[in-house]
Amino acid sequence: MKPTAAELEVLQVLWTYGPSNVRFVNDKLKSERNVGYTTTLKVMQIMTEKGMLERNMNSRTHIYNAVIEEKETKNQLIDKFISTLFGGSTSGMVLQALGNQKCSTKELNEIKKLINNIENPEKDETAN
Amino acid sequence: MKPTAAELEVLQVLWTYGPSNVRFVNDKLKSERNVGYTTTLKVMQIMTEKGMLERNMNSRTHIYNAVIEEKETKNQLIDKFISTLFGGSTSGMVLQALGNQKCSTKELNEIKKLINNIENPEKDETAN
DNA sequence: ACTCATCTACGATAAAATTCGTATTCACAT
DNA sequence: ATGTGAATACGAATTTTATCGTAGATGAGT
Repeated sequence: MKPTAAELEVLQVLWTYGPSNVRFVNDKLKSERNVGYTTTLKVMQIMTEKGMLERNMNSRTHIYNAVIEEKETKNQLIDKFISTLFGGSTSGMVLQALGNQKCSTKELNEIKKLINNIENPEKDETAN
Repeated sequence: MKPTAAELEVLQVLWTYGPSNVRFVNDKLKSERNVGYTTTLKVMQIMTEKGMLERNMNSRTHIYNAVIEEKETKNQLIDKFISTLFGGSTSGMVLQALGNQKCSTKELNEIKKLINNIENPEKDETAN
C-alpha cells in the first residue's frame, strides 16, 4: 500500500480530524494549496476503490474514514525512505535529521529518554 | 529540485562511486532490479537537462557526475518528509523511526553522542 | 578497409497520477 | 411543486514518470 503525494494529503486530514466529508477535506487542503472540489472528490473515490478509505453513504453527504493505520503507514514510509536514501541505516538517517539542528532541547531529551528505554527496557519509566 | 524515484537511484550510484558512465550505473541498478540500458541512459540524459547531472563528453563514452550535493539533497528530502508526515516535528519522526527497533546499541550510542554534542558544543569530542 | 560491439540520439509508448468539466441527483426553503 | 445550492458520478484531458526499440555514429581489432 503506497499512497501517492495527493493521497497522503488526504490521509493526513483524516488522521488528524477523523471521519470527514469531501467538503471538509477539500477546505483543509485548500489552506495549503489551490485544489478543486471535484479533484479532491475524485482522489477520495479512488482511494476508496483501493481500500485506503471506507465511506459511509447513509446520508447524501458521504463520510470518509481512513482504513489504513497512521502509525503503520508512516512506519512503512520511513522504512522505505531509510532503505532508499540511507542504505537501511536508521541511525544514518537520524544523525542527518538531527544535524539539521531543528530540535529543541526538550525534544532532544525526549529522544534520549527513548534511547535509554530501548537500551534498558527493565528501567522503563514510562511504563507506569 | 525534486528527484524522482528513478533519479534518486542514479544519484545514489554517483554519490557512492563518483563520476561514472551509463554502463556502470546501469550495472549497479541491475543488481537491484531489472532495467534496460537505454532506460538508464534516458534517465541520465533527462537529469542532465534538468541540471542534476553534468557530463563530460570528451570521450565517446560520456562520464556523468552529480551536480547536486548528497548531503544537501538528502536534507531537503528529509525536511519535506518531516513536514508532510510529522507536521514539521523532527523529534516526532525520530521517535517513530527509533521505535521501529532496528538500531544496534552501537548506533544508539552514536545518536546519543550526537545529541550531547548538540547540547554541549564546547565539549565536542569529535572536533579533534 | 571491414566488421562488430558499444555508445548516443531520438522518438514513441505505456502506465500512473492529477486535475477538472459536465451531468445528474437530492434535500430543503419558499 | 418548484427552484436553488450542494453533493456525487462519470469520463476525459493533461502531466509526469518510466520504459525501451531502433537508427546512426564511433572506435577497436583484424
